[in-house]
Amino acid sequence: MATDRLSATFSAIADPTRRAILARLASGEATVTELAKPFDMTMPAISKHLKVLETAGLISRGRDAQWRPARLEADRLREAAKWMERYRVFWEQSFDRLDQHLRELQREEKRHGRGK
Amino acid sequence: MATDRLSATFSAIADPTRRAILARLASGEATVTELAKPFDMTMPAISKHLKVLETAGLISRGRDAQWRPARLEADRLREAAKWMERYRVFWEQSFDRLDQHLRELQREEKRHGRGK
DNA sequence: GCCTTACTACACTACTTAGTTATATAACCA
DNA sequence: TGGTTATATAACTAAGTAGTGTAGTAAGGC
Repeated sequence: MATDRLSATFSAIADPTRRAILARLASGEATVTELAKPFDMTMPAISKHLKVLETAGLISRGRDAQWRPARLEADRLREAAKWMERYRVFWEQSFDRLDQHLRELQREEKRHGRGK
Repeated sequence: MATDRLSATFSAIADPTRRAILARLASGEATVTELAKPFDMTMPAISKHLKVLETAGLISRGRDAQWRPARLEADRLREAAKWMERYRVFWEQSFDRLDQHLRELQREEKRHGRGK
């Protein structure tokens, strides 16, 4: 595992199971059993995924009798989003180009009329 | 490698070398040799990283004589950023809480005066 | 045609990862 | 105490990843 925080964050959310777990936690705390339910996977597998998320700082764990509820921790996601922000200008640029391209097509359409 | 696009994107940017490559490409096209320069790594290693980025759709490659310039493609980053947006409310929430906490501390300070 | 430059593919190694089953711990419940 | 529920750990396997060195391809310069 890479040692820097950004790498840990991105590699944690690079797994669809873990992203689904985070999505579930977005609507509140959940126990391991609850989190495991939607998946065709054994409990230890889920336990491991939670460990990865916890190590990456994306969740924290509580203790309530024999339950160990997991809670979303958004701070590392904020850092990751901040990294991505630097590239926003590039994808908005592409949108502008696409937009412009579509406008041009429309203009052409108009110029040529429906005579095709 | 996971098969879905989001996983491919996140796992591609989960590596510091690859993130550095993207950062370099943000200031324009570059050849493999140029991209390799800052790293203590052989050319094949860089070539592989570029392959990963290309497969993930984060860059595209051109051809200029014996050079294969790489160019940033931001669309998958946009998708990834869109996924993260769902969690924005959580990290802003934490900020609000911190903010509120600090306000409360200030109020306390005022109430007690500088008699500490 | 031959050398050089730029890059890629191949074969290999060391390490990591995602899952499994089986076992252990921990807390409640009677 | 002994049983049940919830979760974690250990040991293992299969597959993926990041790097290496070596060799191959592709294009321009002479």
